[in-house]
Amino acid sequence: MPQSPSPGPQPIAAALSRQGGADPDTTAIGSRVRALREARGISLSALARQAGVGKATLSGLENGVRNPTLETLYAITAQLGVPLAAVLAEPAPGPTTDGMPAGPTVRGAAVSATLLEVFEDTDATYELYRMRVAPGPGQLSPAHQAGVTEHVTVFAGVLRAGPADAPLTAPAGGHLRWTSDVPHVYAAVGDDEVTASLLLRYPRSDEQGPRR
Amino acid sequence: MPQSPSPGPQPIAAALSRQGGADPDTTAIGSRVRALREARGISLSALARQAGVGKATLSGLENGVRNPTLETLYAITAQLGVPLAAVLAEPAPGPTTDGMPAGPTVRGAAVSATLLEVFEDTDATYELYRMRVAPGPGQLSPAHQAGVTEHVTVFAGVLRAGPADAPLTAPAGGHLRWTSDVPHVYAAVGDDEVTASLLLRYPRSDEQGPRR
DNA sequence: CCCGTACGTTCCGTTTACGGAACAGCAGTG
DNA sequence: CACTGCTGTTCCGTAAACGGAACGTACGGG
Repeated sequence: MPQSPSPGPQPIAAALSRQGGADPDTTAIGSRVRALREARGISLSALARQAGVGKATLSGLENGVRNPTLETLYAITAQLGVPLAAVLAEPAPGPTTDGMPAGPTVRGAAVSATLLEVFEDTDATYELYRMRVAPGPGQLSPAHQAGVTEHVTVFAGVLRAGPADAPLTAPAGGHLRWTSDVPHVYAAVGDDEVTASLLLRYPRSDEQGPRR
Repeated sequence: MPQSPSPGPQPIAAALSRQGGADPDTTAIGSRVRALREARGISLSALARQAGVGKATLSGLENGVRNPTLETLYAITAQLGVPLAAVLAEPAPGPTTDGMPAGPTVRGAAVSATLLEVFEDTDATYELYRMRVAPGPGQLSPAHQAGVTEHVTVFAGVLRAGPADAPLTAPAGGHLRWTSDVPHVYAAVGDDEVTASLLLRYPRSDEQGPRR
């Protein structure tokens, strides 16, 4: 997952899914832009010129003292060659962990989720599944090896899934992501079956530091 | 044009997400916001109030006559419960559909395929999208760089997709895979919209030369 | 009928993000 | 030692995004 190079004390995901409070964390965005720029060895002036924005604008943006316009931010990310979402702190789901009465996840009960493997990468870096979760008590999955990330994209129904002690909820269209090194659960919320896509991502054997 | 040291070989992501010199297409963003809002049955006034923005702001945003501030856009998407990227997601790649019946420009543009990026790996080894393909003539996507593999898992409808000269067909539940180094197409078979999951798998960057 | 309430759009004064220019700091060169 | 060229920041007038209020419209009840 995209860890921000910024000193951001807490996951932006959390900040983003919170709505009461407030800011889209412009300072973190600025830091990300600056990191991207410096990673390419481009000067602020040069980037500003290439992107067609003022140096003042870019400077202010990188320092988080401005609340950039979408147009401005796009011009810069486009010039950097990254999608807009890359600097927005690709967030977790909008839907949150709270709410949702903690349903009694009966384990060992009738298997209510069907997993269909559709592809396994030759590198074994990821596996793609198509998942169906029937209404009912839900299902518990044991911990995987460290470093494994699960991505679920919900297509129909409402899915409650994630770490057993803090599951997340996503409606159709939502996306959930967690590291699966702890026991985790899947359950359909409501009476409708859930269909979803499940991507398991394994760490590469040679994976450690960021490469340059 | 004074090129910077890097001609733009970086993030492979951008290839698909969008290029061109165009703008971030505020009208499309507005349409997406409006669609999300109407899907929830919330009125413009109500959403504006809940999100703490002016009705004028939201109205202007939905109609694409304003260039929203990040803060504003965040307040709205947060209230809608979707990540920022959900409304920024650029609809399908470049060369647009052939004669898609533009329709009488009702609000909510007529797009034939909607691609929603749900996650991008920091390694840029894969990108996960949620895809919707509307019935109609379909859509052509240009070739990507060599070594890119596309996986599509169909959840609803019947999808015809693959290399432009030899597309494949998959019903709901099916899975398609091809290397996307040639132009390829997406089209819904029949009258029903197709929903699917799209996984783009990129070769590891060390397979294709220096990153700068 | 007429009022109340809701809708979305438009008007308008205020706030603020914008780019150009001017600024200070640093490195290499004649 | 200026001089040039670059870095990133700050100043400032202008353009535009902002929220609140007023507008026109549509529906339902008294």
